Amino acid sequence: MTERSKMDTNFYEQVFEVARLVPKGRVTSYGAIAKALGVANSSRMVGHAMAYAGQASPQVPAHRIVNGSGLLTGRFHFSPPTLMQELLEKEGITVANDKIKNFKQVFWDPLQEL
DNA sequence: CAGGTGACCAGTC
DNA sequence: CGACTGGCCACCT
Repeated sequence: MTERSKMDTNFYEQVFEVARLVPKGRVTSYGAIAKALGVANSSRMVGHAMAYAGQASPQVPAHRIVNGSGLLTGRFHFSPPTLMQELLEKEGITVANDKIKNFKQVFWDPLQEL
């Protein structure tokens, strides 16, 4: 036994954990998280994991996760789809045209912290 | 079991 | 800068 149950959701948990580590007023990208987990070439899996963030517990600040260009690609997965931008602006992040302003300034790299 | 899809990324034209 | 291609791998039908 032992190493039988140690995958699947575990990967998502890892993503959620990193996402929760993102400080307020900061954002990170899927690729950065993927790279931090050692799966830089599987950035898509991070995105899928974020889709599950809504059912995760504690809740994951998925609004702090954007694509590598600072674009709010996953805004339509929120309710309402404008919630993502609202939350970001509420944390002090400026968003314009579904894109984060000063992205490099608010960008938080997990590799830098971990 | 196979095919299509996708909250992505990087490279090329 | 916009559009297209290839790669990556889990989830859904």
